[in-house]
Amino acid sequence: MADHPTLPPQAPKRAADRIRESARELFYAQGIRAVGVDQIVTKAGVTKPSLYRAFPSKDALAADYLRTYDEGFWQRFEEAAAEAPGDPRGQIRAFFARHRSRVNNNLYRGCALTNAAVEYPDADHPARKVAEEAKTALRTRLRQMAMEMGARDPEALGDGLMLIMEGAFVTSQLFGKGGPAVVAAEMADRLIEASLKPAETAD
Amino acid sequence: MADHPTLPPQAPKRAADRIRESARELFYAQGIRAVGVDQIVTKAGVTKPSLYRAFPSKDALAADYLRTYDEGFWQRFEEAAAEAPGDPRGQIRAFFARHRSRVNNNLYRGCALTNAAVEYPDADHPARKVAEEAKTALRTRLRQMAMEMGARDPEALGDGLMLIMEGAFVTSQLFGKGGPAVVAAEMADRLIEASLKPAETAD
DNA sequence: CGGAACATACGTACCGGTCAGTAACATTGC
DNA sequence: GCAATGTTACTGACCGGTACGTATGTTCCG
Repeated sequence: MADHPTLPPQAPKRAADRIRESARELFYAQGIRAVGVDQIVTKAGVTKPSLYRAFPSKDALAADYLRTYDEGFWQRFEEAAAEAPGDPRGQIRAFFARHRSRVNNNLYRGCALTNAAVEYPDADHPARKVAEEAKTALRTRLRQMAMEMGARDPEALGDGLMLIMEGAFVTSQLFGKGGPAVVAAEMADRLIEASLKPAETAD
Repeated sequence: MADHPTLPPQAPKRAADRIRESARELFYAQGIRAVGVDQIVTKAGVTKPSLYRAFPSKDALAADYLRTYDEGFWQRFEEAAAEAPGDPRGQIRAFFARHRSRVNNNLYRGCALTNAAVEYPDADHPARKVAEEAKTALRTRLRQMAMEMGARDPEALGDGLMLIMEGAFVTSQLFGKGGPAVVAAEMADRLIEASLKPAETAD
């Protein structure tokens, strides 16, 4: 009885967290523009002033949502990478394999960051800024992995993998389970194979 | 003097056409959801009832816009294909080369069909239906081209090319000129090379 | 020829609803 | 008491969509 939990197991959840969670689900499922703030607060079981006490604007909430999404993306990315430590080629395969499972679990609606960039073409929009930064980081990472693979032209291969990846995100949301992304892992691997330095070379 | 022009050279342009044109520019530049009907009619120099006499709803106008866009896409596609008659591999290269030029000419905002599918996840939306049909047709075409190339697994290669293509569309709108799509032609060609049947094979 | 009768094509003015965002105040729980 | 939250009501702008009036022919009849 002497326990006074600083973090009670039945977390009473702050309004801000409930809002974040509702916003995440709604934004991802329907898109940011399609979701109104009233919808968010209703789903969260809070009221509008609570939203605007925690976030300065809907745009800021959207940006926050995307930052959280980006963290989740990298978590999934690293989990896949952990399947093949020190083997970037295997890590790419693992990532696409996992992506394929995600698509099968329905509710998949592509990459929230890519989607946000489509919804907000204006470069000044907070949501777009988050998306652009995240995609630049991804590009850098893929190029770095291509380098570790021993590619002849690591930047080109990294970009090629990015094309396949973004293509997998967007086509999965267009076609659902049986879309072109089912071959993403195989195609990426084939592209990698064709882009490596020859094992040994004269001169 | 005896000419009575059924099509006067100074075409007085119907309201519907002016609306279509304005809608096309605005929808493409800003996205469909972001553009209001008032904005469209103002730019077109007409009034709202004119819009609703020519189109039953904004959604229908959006669907019309996408159908027109799709026609333009196939026109560009066939133009590229005409650069390498009977050589599907060269046609793919030509398409990506032309796409690269398009991106350089600024104002590029990706594929309107893909963007619409992102904006309207609901399968029942008229705009999304157009997008899905168009993308299914594209997939079929790419698989068919892969077959003509003599791919080991034409469906897989076709889908792989589709991943690269959609990746090129969406990353070009994210990164602009210097994005990953600059290597799309090269990567596609490399993937094709790695996917062909061996020239001759025993057993 | 003159002129109703009609269709076409367009504008003025407005609808109810929803958008993001806020002000002022009451309530709850530590 | 103090911080977080809820309650209620509101704003001005914008949303997609429409009822209704008007200008300009074109047609057909006398």
